[in-house]
Amino acid sequence: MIAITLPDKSVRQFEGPITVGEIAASIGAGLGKAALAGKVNGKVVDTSYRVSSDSELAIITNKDPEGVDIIRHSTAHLLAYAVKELFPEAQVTIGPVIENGFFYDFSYKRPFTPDDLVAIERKMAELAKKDEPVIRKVVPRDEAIAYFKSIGEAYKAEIISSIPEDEDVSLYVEGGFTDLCRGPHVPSTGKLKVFKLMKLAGAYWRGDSKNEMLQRIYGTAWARKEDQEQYVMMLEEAEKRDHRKLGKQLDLFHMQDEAPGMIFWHPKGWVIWQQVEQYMRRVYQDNGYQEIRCPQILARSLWERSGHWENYKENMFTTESEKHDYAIKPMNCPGHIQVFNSDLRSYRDLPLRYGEFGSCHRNEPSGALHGIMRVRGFVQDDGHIFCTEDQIQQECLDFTRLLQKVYADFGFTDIIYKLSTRPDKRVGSEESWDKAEKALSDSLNSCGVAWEELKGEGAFYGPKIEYSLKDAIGRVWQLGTLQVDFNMPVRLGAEYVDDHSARKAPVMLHRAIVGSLERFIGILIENHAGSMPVWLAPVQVVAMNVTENQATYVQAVVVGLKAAGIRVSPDLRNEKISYKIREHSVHKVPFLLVLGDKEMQANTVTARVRDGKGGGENLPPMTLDGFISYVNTEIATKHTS
RNA sequence: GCUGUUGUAGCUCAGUUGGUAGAGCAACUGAUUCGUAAUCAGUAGGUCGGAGGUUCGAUUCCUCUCAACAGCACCA
Repeated sequence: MIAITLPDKSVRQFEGPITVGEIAASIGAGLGKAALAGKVNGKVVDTSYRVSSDSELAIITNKDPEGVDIIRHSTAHLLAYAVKELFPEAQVTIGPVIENGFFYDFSYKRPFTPDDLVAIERKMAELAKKDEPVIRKVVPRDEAIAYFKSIGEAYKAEIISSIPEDEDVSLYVEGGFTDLCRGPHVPSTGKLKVFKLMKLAGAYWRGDSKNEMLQRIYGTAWARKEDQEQYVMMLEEAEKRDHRKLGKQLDLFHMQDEAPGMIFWHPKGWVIWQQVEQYMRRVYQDNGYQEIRCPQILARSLWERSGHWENYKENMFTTESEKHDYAIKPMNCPGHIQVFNSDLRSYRDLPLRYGEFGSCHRNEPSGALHGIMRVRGFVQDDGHIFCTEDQIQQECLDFTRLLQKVYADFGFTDIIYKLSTRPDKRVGSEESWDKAEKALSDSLNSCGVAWEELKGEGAFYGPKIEYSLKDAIGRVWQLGTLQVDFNMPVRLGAEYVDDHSARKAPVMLHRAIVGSLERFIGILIENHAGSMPVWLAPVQVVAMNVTENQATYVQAVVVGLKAAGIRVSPDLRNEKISYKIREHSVHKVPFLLVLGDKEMQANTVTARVRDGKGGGENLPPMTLDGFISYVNTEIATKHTS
């Protein structure tokens, strides 16, 4: 007898070994049909898996997250099956599950086309409809290698060779298609009902740019049609928010061929920039940082000493003058060390914090460029803290708290924390690493936040924390960073005098909150779909007349608002009020003042408040002073959009 | 950098057996003075990304090149 314990703790007895699928069917016919897989003692297995001893079992259906992953994985196989049917010469490689879907990489003599994609998707639907069973077979590795070689699947054979000796080699067969896979998979192709092929792309075999390029087909798959529709709608929503599109529509910036990866900021975009920069400047001032400014161009020899030349010379812009070689700075830290080194420092000076709006240039590979999010010329809110090992923890704690406040002021409260620890190749003593890693993790714990450790992902010169945030439609952006550096101060000869008159190298903390201003503004634009919070809006108020009669009144109101420091424009054009409202609404101006004879006679203003959709609501008529204080209240509560 | 796709007016886009280009919006001019998301009429606007080639003739076909887009690789 075998006792099976279900998630509700009820126990069922069975005579002899029995498959997960049979157990599901014995619980109920509906469950038997819905079963995609099982979780036996915590391990996800096929429904064909035979349970032969007392176990805990959960039946996985498409209501479980694991179930959706299995659907995606099996759909990837279905894709490969369809491709092999249509293009028998194509070789299959790998097809994993990714966020919201899956992909599969193929090797084929010619690129797939969008038309192929349509045909493949149709074939997939056809094969799914046949509801063929998906059967698992465990075979000896040599046999598996020989099999795949015999059918011309060189990549698969190579993959099997790299599976650890002690692991089973399992094959999955559906219809005429056999694929190497660890599984598990759905019991039959009929379970795959909701999927869609999304796009084609190139991808390197084994993710290495030295290898040949394969053709990747991306797809999405879901448990329910509604889920897929919602996902597609989310993609459309993201597209509407695209900062490149909004940047053009709202006249914020542009880019052109003569300066790839660099931005021409227009007046309106530059207002947003200035608001962010001035806000961050206050953050420096209020938190013990001294703002500095270092040269744009520094001798190549300095970059050789810092080690950047060796590692990054391909990505550095260089220049030359009177037979001297220079590089345009790709980062700010060597400059900050020069400022630190400009005087003899005492332990009493530490921690010493410098901040800079550091303009950097990196010759990023052309394929990496993306709107204003990934550019070649950018400005970081870069800061460096020179301190002792004992001061690391307090500095990290203060920094994380500061970063949280800044993000909250910009309307972001969902922050993700990751700690990257020592990699195999590294400098610095084990004791230093112990201390630094502990300081970072302790500082995160003191903040009471959940964090994830990325083992071995730290830089060679020290561990780091990476801060990411989630935007309004759930996308994650990595922005902030805090890195401990044992290396750079030594390389560039930074030192201080300790309390025994001995010279010591300080620890250097590299830190940025918003990262690059370009990228951050891009994220702000996408997060707010262009409707910037009032304090960031390029134009906060447009004052409009209904007819020519109120022109001077509008002018007077504009003068009053300007005197109060509000960014206001008049619109006195000879156009209908509805035309003006539409135009400024499209440009997402937070407040529109409609000034007609009524307002003029009562000496009031009527403000229409942006709602971002197409409605817009009027505030009750109020005096100009009343409106000014209303706007100022909106500005003071920064994070309202 | 790699694979694929794209590049036509300020913007969004049409434009096939190769015969030097069009629409809407924006702009400009005139009329209209009209109270909450587009008033009407007219005018102007383009080396069809750039360079070469084939051709009597190229936006269209070919080669090279630049840039953008989707991924991959990269991201100090």
